[in-house]
Amino acid sequence: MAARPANPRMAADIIEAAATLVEEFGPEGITMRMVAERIGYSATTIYLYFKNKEQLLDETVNRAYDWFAEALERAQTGTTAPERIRQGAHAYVAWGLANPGMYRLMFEWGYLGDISEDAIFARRAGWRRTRNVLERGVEDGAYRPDLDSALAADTIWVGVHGLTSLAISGRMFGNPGVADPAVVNARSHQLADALADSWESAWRPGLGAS
Amino acid sequence: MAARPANPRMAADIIEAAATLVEEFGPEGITMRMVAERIGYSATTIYLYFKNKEQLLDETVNRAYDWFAEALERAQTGTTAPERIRQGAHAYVAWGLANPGMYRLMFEWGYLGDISEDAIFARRAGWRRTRNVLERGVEDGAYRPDLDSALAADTIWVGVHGLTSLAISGRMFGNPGVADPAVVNARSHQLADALADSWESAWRPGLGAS
DNA sequence: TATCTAACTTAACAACGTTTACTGACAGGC
DNA sequence: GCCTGTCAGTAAACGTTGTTAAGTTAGATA
Repeated sequence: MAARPANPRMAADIIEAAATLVEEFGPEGITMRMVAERIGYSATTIYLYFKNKEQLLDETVNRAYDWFAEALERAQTGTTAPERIRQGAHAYVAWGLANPGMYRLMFEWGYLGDISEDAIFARRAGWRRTRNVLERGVEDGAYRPDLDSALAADTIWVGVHGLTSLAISGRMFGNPGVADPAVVNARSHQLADALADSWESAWRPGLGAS
Repeated sequence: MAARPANPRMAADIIEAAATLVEEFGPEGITMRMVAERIGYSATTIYLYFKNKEQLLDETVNRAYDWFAEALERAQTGTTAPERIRQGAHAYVAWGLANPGMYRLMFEWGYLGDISEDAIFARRAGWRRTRNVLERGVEDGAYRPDLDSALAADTIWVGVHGLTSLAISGRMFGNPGVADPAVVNARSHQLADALADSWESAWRPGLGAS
């Protein structure tokens, strides 16, 4: 019935369909047949472009990491380190709340497959940026000179991930399920500020170590 | 082949089997047939005691919440509020790292089903205890008098959950997969202390609001 | 002894990820 | 202008999943 490169961007289209469906039905709701139907092919066709479902989702996640990193970069327009840290934290949570299905696939979905070293490196781009911002903050005197930038970057990541993860899961606001998005958003914003406050207090210069 | 209450504790046994298998194979690895085989019955028997897989896992999670709450309670032996907060944070992370499969099922597995109000209340026992400790800390002068205990309890939860979640996922230590448990443990401990430090700095009295 | 019922199983369903075997349509060589 | 190979895609099937429907069997009751 078919022949010759009907669509040279086939792999990209499959990934795009997968990304859309992950967002619509969550990581647990996506099936190969659904992805196939969305691009107008049969399920077996996907296997011509991807080894299996795991690899398809891995590559979908890789692309999502790029979007995510771009969103974080765009948000950090401030001139001081504490300003940029705050902007990054807010942008992180905002992206997660806007893309909960993809966020869960990226950060909570089982253990990692055999992804490449390059992919690992790419996925840590945000962390490296955070660390750089922190080091510039130390140089500028905004943070304590003895601040461990790797530990601090991990602390920030832990905080924003915890907030995003709990907000998405709907477990944080007293009631199960996803509460009113406006409430979730307001509370998440408040919490992100509380986290930023506590970091700044702990890392302010002149207070002595730890 | 069988007849009359062969086992009056059937439901409890099924839950126990499910809990063991969740820990061994993770939330995504457990199947009804596996649970059935473990208790020596056929898969359909489970449906005599539970409506479906979701309800079985819900009740399994309910029991796990009790264990979890007990572990947190046992750990908080200190006399001052900051001490108890620190102990609670460490116990939280330690429990998650010791029971990663169950932890993921409890806090990251899809959205919540239609669990009862009682179950919701029970699942928030740890949060309430944290809030009480914080309020006692305010009364004792260990924390700022204007500390918002609900916000602070959420902040703590967000921190320890983020740490536990990322540590379990194996995404935090540069390499994918679950790294050397000793490394994960040491880094998690260090991070838990960093979190506690930042909270205490931000909530110390006499520094002015936020 | 006959009947009822609780407790459990076997067989089957649709849907899942995945594999195998197939079907066309085009390209190049003769 | 035809043969042949290969590429792109599909249909059918496999084993496994959660779940349901239809038995089956052992003990209690009449």
